[in-house]
Amino acid sequence: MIDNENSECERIEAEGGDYHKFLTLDEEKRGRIINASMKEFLSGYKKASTDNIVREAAISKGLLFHYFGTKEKLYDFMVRYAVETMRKEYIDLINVRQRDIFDSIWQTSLLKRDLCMKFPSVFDFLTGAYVEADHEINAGGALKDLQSMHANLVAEIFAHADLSLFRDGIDPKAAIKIIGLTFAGYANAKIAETPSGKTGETARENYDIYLEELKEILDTMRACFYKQQ
Amino acid sequence: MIDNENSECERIEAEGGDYHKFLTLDEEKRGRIINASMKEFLSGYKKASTDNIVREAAISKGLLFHYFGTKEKLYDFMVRYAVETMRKEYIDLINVRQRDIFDSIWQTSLLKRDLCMKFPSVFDFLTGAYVEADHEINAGGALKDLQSMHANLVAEIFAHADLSLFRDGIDPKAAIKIIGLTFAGYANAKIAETPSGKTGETARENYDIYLEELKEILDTMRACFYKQQ
Amino acid sequence: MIDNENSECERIEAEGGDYHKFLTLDEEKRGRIINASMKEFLSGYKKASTDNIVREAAISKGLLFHYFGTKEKLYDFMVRYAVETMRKEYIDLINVRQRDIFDSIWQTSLLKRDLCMKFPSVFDFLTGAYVEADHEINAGGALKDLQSMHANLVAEIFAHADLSLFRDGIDPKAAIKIIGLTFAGYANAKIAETPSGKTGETARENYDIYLEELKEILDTMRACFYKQQ
Amino acid sequence: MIDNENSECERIEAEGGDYHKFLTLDEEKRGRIINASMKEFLSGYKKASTDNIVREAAISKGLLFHYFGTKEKLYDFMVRYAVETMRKEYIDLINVRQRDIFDSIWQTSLLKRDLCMKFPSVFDFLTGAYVEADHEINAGGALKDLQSMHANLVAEIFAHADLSLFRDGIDPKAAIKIIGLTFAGYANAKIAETPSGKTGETARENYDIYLEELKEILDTMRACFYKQQ
DNA sequence: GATGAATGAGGGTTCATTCAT
DNA sequence: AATGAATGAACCCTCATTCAT
Repeated sequence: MIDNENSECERIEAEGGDYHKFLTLDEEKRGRIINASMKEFLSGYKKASTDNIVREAAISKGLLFHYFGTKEKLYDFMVRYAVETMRKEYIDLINVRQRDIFDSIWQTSLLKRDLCMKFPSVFDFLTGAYVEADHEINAGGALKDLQSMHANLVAEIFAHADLSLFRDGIDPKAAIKIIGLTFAGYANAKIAETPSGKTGETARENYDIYLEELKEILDTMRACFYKQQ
Repeated sequence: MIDNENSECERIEAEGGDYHKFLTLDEEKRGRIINASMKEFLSGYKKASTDNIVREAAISKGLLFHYFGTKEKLYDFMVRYAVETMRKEYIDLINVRQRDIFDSIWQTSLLKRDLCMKFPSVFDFLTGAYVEADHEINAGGALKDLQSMHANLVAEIFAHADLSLFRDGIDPKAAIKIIGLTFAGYANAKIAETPSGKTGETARENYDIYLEELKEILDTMRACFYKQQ
Repeated sequence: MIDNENSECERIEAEGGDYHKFLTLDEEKRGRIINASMKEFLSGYKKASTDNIVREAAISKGLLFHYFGTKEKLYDFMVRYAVETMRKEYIDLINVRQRDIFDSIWQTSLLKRDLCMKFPSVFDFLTGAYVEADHEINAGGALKDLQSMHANLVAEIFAHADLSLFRDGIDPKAAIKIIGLTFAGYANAKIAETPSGKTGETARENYDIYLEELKEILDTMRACFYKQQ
Repeated sequence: MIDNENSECERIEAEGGDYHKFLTLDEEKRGRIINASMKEFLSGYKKASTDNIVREAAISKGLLFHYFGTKEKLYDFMVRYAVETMRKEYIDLINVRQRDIFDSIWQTSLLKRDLCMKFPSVFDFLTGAYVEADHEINAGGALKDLQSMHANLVAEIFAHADLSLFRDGIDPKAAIKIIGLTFAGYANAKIAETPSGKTGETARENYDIYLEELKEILDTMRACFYKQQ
């Protein structure tokens, strides 16, 4: 992991934008700018004000544009950065080789909780980016990359699933589809009802309540779809 | 149903805003303003321009503000109007007294298709309103009302469901929860992948493909959750 | 001359820009905006500040852009306006049917003096527009129109000239070319040495000194090129 | 001519600016900065960007301001430098002791062609400096110096002219004035119609066409003003 | 000397909102 | 009721200039 940071730069730069100046900045200031930008963009691309960002990050207006050129490129960078964080801190950590897909779901949920605790704004920001109404803004392929990474992940988990666990008389492929939809629905419901921005202990508690609820659902589904032992 | 129109006014006015002037407008002009506003707000609250709205509706700038006071109240009205349309054209038409919840789901899907065909922008607009990043804008409780109407609807459907149809060894309440999540997830997935704005025959065909897919899922679930006949 | 004003609108609008809103403005405010703009653009397109223009014209920033859309279109309008003024107040007034081209030159010089006295900024502004370094700005063909109007004028004057006045042994066509160049050079020299912005009596005096000098040159040239009577 | 370079420094420094640091720079880098600046200032003082200059010259932003202090002083230096080049490469080379002023004009035209071929940007830059709309910028007296050098030159040429060549009945002083104006007008017309920036063979050809045209005019004028041989 | 990150006033432009008519 | 000219604060962005290294 020596070149951890460098490899991140490469990935973020890969597809076009030139964020070199910014990426070689000292970490503290870079962090301030990233946090300020993510926070401001939570309210939508159009409504976000670069004035607010520079005020929050305590830098001059000119500097922000020295690094990013335009508001749009700043947003583009933030999306790439968030996607890259998701990959390193979530996607890459998942063990896809488990026989019980409910175990897989449980594990990913724990990792997702850890991610949200560690980088709360990253997750909220990406959620916002997905629904960003200003479609011209989503140009950069980073979001699509994340979606396909996620799709691959799901496919791999399902590929490693032990289908013999499923109850006789149930088509495992159909069942898996349903299971996928169920947890997608669950995640959406949770995102919709969660007031973002909670941090610290409160967030942790919220999350653990959610995980308890999830555990029950998983158990129920095991009962529905799996053979009785 | 003589007072159809008046009752609508009452509901829309109920919670605060004073849209009396607008609601007593002649229907043709009112329709022009509503359509223009919905269309423009599809691109997001902030990005929507009152200039575009008045141009599309062929009214003067002053008149729009004469009716609604501020852009925010205009948006608020549009949300209420769309919610009210959903209620009248969708929620109220659902027959909750069916024994098989998969039949209920099927029926609601057909009604939803009809709604989308009849008022395409209403549905797209509401979808946008849900994810509107500008949380200060969602103040009006209309969206919450719609959510609770929807929750009540689901509760009623489930209350009328014949639990004896469920397979032994499955907790029907847990199963119902899962079923709800599954179709929520399915709906979300479809919304995400549907390019809005399609109208006419194409839209109809898209919808029918979707319904066919849904039918398969329903059948699979019946196999999973219900007793073999 | 009843439709004097309307025909002006048509000409200025003809080639593209939509300046209708501005042209139907009451004359007093329109004049303020035109004067302020011309004055500010004297220092060059790039250096001119719309802030200064609106301050000088005593209107709001928004109103200027309500009328003209962009700074570039404002400049374009001013060029058209100045060209149109030149046409109406100078080109159209010249009597091209004179036998002695030195009389023609004298007459045009008198008319030019009157123009400069009446619209001092118009002339200075156009001079600046000719040399405007920012070539992308000169897009509108108005300046070219003026040049070709001027060229036509010169051609007509020369066409009506009585060539039999020229001394034997001089090619009248070559002589006419030289005469044209001489007065072009003279005009340029005068423009270069004149501090613009002078108004009132001083300007008048400057002009009359210039005319006296011109008269001498004309007499000399008559002696050079014409037969002795 | 050993102190060629030093004397140049003195002249450029004479009237105020302190360009010592820059003038003692190694020639290669100095050349890069001069060329980059001239090129950029061709588009006008205001539009020229110091960013472009340092990029083209491959030096840092700080260094440019280390040498020149402000953009305005940089421009001032460039004017002085261009004027000095004109003097050394044009004014000083002219032989004023010729009897036929048309020969003098011909000779200066040849020299001017050589200058333009050798330092194309110097000539274009000075032309631009003359018409620079931003009058505050022309403060430095260098341009005036050039003008007076030119005036002296013309005076000397005319002083050496053999007035007995002129036709009887023509006042030679008046004729000379006219001749001066004619070629001033001709030069201006040519500058206006020449698209600058042409280099190499094309420029050479353009020039030679121009010289041919000039020769004809000279012959005509000889016929007009001189005695028949 | 040499660098380029950093500054911030100023630039052109937008747009919800007001108001005289 | 109906108009649309008028407003001005806020927006994104530029760029000559400074300064710590």
